This record gives sequence, structure tokens and C-alpha cells, in this order.
Amino acid sequence: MATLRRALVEPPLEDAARALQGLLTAHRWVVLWGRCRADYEGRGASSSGEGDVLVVVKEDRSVIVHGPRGFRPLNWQPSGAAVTASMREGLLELRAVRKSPRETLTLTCSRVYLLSGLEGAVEPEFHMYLSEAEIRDILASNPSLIEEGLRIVGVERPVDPGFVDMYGIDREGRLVVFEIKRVKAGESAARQLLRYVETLRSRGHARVRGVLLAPDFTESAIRLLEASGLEHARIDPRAIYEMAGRRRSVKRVRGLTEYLGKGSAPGRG
Amino acid sequence: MATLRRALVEPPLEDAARALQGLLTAHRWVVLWGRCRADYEGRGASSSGEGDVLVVVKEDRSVIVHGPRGFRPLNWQPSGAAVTASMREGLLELRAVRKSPRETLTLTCSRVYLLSGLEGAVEPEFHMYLSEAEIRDILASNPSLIEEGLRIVGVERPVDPGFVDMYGIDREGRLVVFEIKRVKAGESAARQLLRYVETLRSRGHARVRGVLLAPDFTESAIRLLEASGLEHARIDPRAIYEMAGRRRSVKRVRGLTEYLGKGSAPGRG
DNA sequence: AAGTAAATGTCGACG
DNA sequence: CGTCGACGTTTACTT
Repeated sequence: MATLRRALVEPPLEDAARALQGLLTAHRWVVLWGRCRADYEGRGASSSGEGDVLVVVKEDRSVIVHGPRGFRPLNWQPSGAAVTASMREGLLELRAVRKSPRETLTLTCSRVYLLSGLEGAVEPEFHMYLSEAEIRDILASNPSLIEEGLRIVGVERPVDPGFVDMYGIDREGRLVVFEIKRVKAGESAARQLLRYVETLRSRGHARVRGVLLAPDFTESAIRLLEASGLEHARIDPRAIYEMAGRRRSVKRVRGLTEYLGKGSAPGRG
Repeated sequence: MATLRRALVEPPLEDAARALQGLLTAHRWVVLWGRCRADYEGRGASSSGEGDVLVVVKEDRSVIVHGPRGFRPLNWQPSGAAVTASMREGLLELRAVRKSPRETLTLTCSRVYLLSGLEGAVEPEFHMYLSEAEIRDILASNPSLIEEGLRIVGVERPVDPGFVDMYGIDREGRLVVFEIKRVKAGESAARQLLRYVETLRSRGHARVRGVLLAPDFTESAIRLLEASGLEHARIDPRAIYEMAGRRRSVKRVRGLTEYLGKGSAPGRG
């Protein structure tokens, strides 16, 4: 079981700084609730006036700064940042620096409401269902869900440039390129498919078909497809979901989609 | 100054549930650190085994669930969710339900390390600089940053489908379509520009030029541009940034970019 | 409400 | 390390 390493309520800034330094050196998962200002410079640039923020520093040194409202963090730094704490002109300063791209996030706190760190946190095993990769695999194993007589001959194959989600040969022997979207497909999905089909046609596959597979389509996507001689076909999430039920679920190890049949590295850090 | 309304360390689950209910009814900003499992069902579906998570419920009822690693939350619910807490089979259950789309997030906690709420939090004033909109406006006001003799005749104009970032007439009287990216432009940006140019050409603008403006370009973007007779030009973020310094800053009111020219905020210091 | 594009997008995979 | 595409993307903006 994880243990709380500290829970300082309204500590003097010096105490907070010292505790924070200790927690950071020990690579703890840290939460700081305080009155701070934030400055960020990197790909973009931002600054904020003083306000109440919740700062989360995780074990992998990702930093997230939340305000009292809104889903998105006000500021952040992705994992791998160099995080340091210090006192500076009487204020607690927390800096998170990332290289490549070079980005700096600086928090300057005039007051700490709560500071706490957790040791030995257990990462929950996370299962995500019906990722695009899984949908693609299910369709590849059950091509009749798409059309009769279809044979899948390739999956996630590189074209220049990009990747075709799925290749097939239809009952008349024509090459079919599939682009799969797990949600409603917009114009950009259609553009992508068009691009692949054009590439293939320019390489002599005159009879290639292009099919956009999605549970739904925007009007402009359909217009673009029809104007370009491409097809679209609705896939039924329910049918896919039922197929998925018979497979093992997809496990999100560090990120999002790790799908079956491609044994990959556990690697962390 | 904001005040901590509670800071319960390792409370019994019943106490935590009671306190949590109170904090939620009072619409406080709440933090719960505990050993929980999470189940989500909605557009996607996910579940997790037990693990240590940090749950943040904000004043606007957005809910964010973070694990010990990674920038992205494991689960979340955007603002406006209906959040309730209760005891259920000896465990603390926190439910956040959103309608349209109907989505449910359920947290089931077997242990609470820390529970706390903050009252009277002050939202920091947030300023974001150099959004794409601002870059576009600066370029539109200073077309010589792009090329000599260029005259900008339109900005953010609808084409079917989509929007052209910027139109100009070059020194030879040709129509120029600009696509602007504030970061390195990839293939999809090139595809977007190509689409616009093709649309315009098909409408009789035979001599239209297409120019992708970005601080940098991926190799495949350049390939696609050159193969399609389109151009690309590097824009210097530094030069833009200096121009921006002379303008009033961009204020992020509720979301990300609210740019000038539309009755806006006082400048920053 | 639906569609479209931006984002400090982040994240993972692959060359 | 660059390039690429997915994402419960979220968010803002326009029709």
C-alpha cells in the first residue's frame, strides 16, 4: 500500500521548499496546492497572474498545473522534465525544464495551502476497449463484416507518405484500400484516403478502390469521397464490440494502444 | 485568500465519504488521493484495476483522474458533470455522469490517503501569446515578412470545404493562398493546402499559387508540396514574436485563443 | 447541433 | 531523434 510521505497544511514557505526538495529528489508523486503565478516559455509562451493552483509532479517528472475550473491544465510539462525547487526572494520557486524542445515552466508561490507526497504508488492496470487498432484487427479477421468475397492481404502498411490501415482484394480481384475511423469520419479522413489512392494509382494500380470505414460520416467527407470516386461504408460498432468481447481486452501499458499479435517491449523510462 | 476546508489524512472511508459529500454539495475544489478502481463507459469504454490515483473535482464539476505517471489523465469528465459520492458495499464510490454524450465515470475507492477541499479559490488571470491567429494577423499586417510586393486581401475565408488562412495578391497579380502553421508543418498541412488550391483551380483560378508558411517543415510535407507545384516559406518566430511584443497580448478567457481585433483584454505587464 | 481546424496538443511506433 | 497518425483527444468558432 502506498504511504503518504508528507501532508503539510499551510506550512511556512521555507518548510514547504525544504520538504518539496526532499520529495523531488526521492522522485515522489507530489501535490502542491497554493497561491502561485506561472510562467511558461517554449513553443508558445504564457504567463499568469497570482492565483490558486494545484500543482502535480508525478514520478516520471511530468508536471501539471490546474486552476480551480476547467478540464485543461493551465500549464504543464510532459514527462521527463528536470524539476527543481528553491526559495527565491522570499518565494517558493518550482522550475520544470524540458530540453528538445527547450521549454521552461516556472511556478512562483507566495503561499502553500497543502503539500504532500506519496511513496510506493501502484499504477492501476488500465484497459481500453475498442481502439482503432482493435477495430482494424477485428475487421481484418472478419472481412465479411465489410463485404462478401473480400480477402484482407495487409494491415498498417507504409505508403509514401503515411500508412494504409488495411489492404484487401475484392471478389473481382481489385485492390481495395481501407481507411478506418473509430468515430465519425470527417473531411480530413477522406483527404487521407484520397491521397493514398492517388499514390497507388500513380504507381500503376489503375483499378484500386478506396473505402472509408467509419460508424458515421460528415457531409463534406461524403462529398469529397464521391467527387473522387471513392467509397464509404458504415461499420457497426455493436457488431465490432461483440466480436471484441470474444477477444482478450487491450491493455494500455504505458500509453494507449497496444494491440494483440505484436508482442512488444514492456520498457519503462 | 483561499482556505483549506478539510485535510483528512488516512481517514476511515465513512468519514471520507461524508466529508466528500459536504465538499461536493458546497461546490468546493476537491482533491482525493486514494487507492481506487475506475470504470468509464461512453464514447469509448475503459476500466482499470485497483491503483493509486489522484482525483480532482473542480468547482465547475470537471473531474480528472491521474495515475502516478504520465501527463494525460487516466480518466476524466469535462465540466458540468453531475458528481456524487456515496458508500457502496463498504467502499467509497464517486460517480461523475455527463449527458450528451451520455458518459459515466465511476471511481471505487478502498482507501483514502488524503482528502481535501479548497474554498474561495482565485482563478489566475492567464495570458497566452503567439497563437496561430495572432501570427496570422501579424503576417497580414506585415506582408513584407513573407515576400516583397505582396498584398493581403483576405483572412480566414471559407472555401468549400474549410477555411483558407490568408489570401494575397503577389506582385505579378497572381492569387496566393497561404496556409499557416505555428509549429513545424507536416504532411497533413500540405494536404490541406493542396486541397484548397485544387478547389480554387477547379473554379477557374488557373494561376493561383499555394504557399505553406511555417517555422519548419517535415520532409514529406516538402515532397508533397513540390510534387504538387506548391511552395513553402519559412517564417521566423523571433521576428513575429518581436512584432507581437508591440501589440497587446492575447488573453485566454475560458479556453485557449481569443485574439485581438474583437474588443479584447487589457495588455499584460 | 454539426462540422472544421488548432493545440505548448500528448503519446506511441517506426525508420 | 525526426516523422507520422491516433485520441473517449479538448476547445473554439462557424453554419
